[in-house]
Amino acid sequence: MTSFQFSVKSRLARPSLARTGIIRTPHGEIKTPAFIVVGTKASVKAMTPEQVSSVNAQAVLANAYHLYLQPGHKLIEKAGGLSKFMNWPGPTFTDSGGFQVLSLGSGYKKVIDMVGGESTEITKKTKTERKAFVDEDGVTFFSHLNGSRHRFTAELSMQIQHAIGADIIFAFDELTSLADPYDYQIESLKRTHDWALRSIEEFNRLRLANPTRPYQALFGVIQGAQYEDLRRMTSKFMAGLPVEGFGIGGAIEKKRLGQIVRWVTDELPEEKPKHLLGISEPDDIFEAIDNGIDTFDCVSPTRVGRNGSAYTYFGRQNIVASRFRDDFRPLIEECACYTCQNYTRAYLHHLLHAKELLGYTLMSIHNEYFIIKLVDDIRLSIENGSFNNLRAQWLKNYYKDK
RNA sequence: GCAGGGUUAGUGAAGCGGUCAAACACGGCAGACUGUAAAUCUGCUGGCUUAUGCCUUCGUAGGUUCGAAUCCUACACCCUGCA
Repeated sequence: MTSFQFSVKSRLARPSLARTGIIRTPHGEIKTPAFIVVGTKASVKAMTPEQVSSVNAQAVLANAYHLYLQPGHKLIEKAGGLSKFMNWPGPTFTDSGGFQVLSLGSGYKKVIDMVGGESTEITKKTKTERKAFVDEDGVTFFSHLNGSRHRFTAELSMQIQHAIGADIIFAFDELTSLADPYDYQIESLKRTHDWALRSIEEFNRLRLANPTRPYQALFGVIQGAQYEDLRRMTSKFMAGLPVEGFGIGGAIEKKRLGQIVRWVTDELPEEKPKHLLGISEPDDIFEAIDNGIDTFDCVSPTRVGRNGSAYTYFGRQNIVASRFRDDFRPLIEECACYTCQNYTRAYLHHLLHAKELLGYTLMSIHNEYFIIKLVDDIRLSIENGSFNNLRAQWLKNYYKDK
């Protein structure tokens, strides 16, 4: 009965493409712009679903590759789908495994700067031995868990994501790195197009074969790295496909994030939702929303939190640093999150040094709350016309006094 | 009391005549982290106006040697066995 629907509620005057809206899914609504929390393995790391909810998260994004390996998509299907399995009643997304084509492939054991700093790749000192190999038809993965060999194709990614049963799923794509040459980007893009067509076909087949399943929406994925012609070309191509929304992915130069997003949103149909994959730095969020992005997801709040950094209005603060040892203030005085309401920097510093599990939880709660609150504030600001003010006020402080 | 083993940088622990300011681990300090191989990774970790340099270190005090954390002697403390 409930299917997928996206409606735009309000928008800013051009040239801004910022807008608010609502995505309706079988598991509930998402007010956009929205930050989607990442729960790769059907768990937002260190957080219970109640905590995820308390942080005002509207939806969770999991990963087809990880869940296929463990515990297996069939098991999740048997459990009644992702939402039920993980006890998250709200909307869910799954990524196709496309990211792992890079992270386990050419990017394996490398520090890949996904948003293009000065150096795009720094090879780690450990020996590199990739675990993913791309060809025209698909990707061969060697499990990071036990080395076993697996073959991903667009069809299998769809079967996995269909079984997992998230509300929004992504076509299988290849993520390239900024360091890949132009010729390779073209070659890869052809592959991603082919895989998108095959994803649609397989997805339609599965949908017809299982008419009683809750409705799932398929999003096409836009790649093209830092090249305007490629991003526009692939966007035009994807715009013509029968998909219900778009994921914008790939290595994106931070300096030109807004511009790159704009090339894409220029070419895509306005009435469909656009998800920017893997972005959550405050300045990037402003840029992206201004250029027409409706949803984001990112591992950063939880990962960075577990590793000791807290988001603040003055950038990320490394709470494990010795200067916080006897700092008895909350992470942010005015922050309404559970962590800031109840715990001090000194306590968090201690928990992180002692590797106490509670530390990871409290840091994750704060960081998720912080980023979600930012996007919520932006949503309000679009509705009441104060977007530019909010942005200016925010960015004035963020990279200062770090 | 006798016999044997031990004492190395914040901790644990390698080293057993020169290539030793001394492996490694932990800890400490700093940094990184953007569709999670990530409770991870990187760098530094005796001192010095940071250097293919100098100085002070390997229980304490002497000694052997061109040269000692490494060999010898004495002492101190610790452990094990026998009395």
